Amino acid sequence: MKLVGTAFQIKVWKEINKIPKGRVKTYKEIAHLIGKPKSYRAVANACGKNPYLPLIPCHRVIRSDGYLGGYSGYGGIEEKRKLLIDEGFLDFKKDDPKK
DNA sequence: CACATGACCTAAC
DNA sequence: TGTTAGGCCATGT
Repeated sequence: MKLVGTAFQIKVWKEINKIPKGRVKTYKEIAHLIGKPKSYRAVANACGKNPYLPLIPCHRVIRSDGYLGGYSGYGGIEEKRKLLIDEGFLDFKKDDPKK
């Protein structure tokens, strides 16, 4: 496959693509993996600008607080939540990490 | 080139 | 414990 975009986005998307099923990673973790721990903001941006939505599991990327954050897909954040639940990561239908 | 935006994070209040 | 304010980075206009 051929990813088209900035070098930064390519790194981010590749890292996200490495995330196994049933596992999630935080934006900060991704930023740290690409060597720019301070670029978590840009990482989230790259995910939002990600044109390979069905190709890259960007729905497996959540916030460090435990909240899902958001989703640029069709169903929006709800679809993301649904996907995570389907993968067995979330057992509850709310975005409450304490629960 | 300067300003504005966003699926964020941390520290304070 | 919940909310607010400031900071940080890559992109787009």
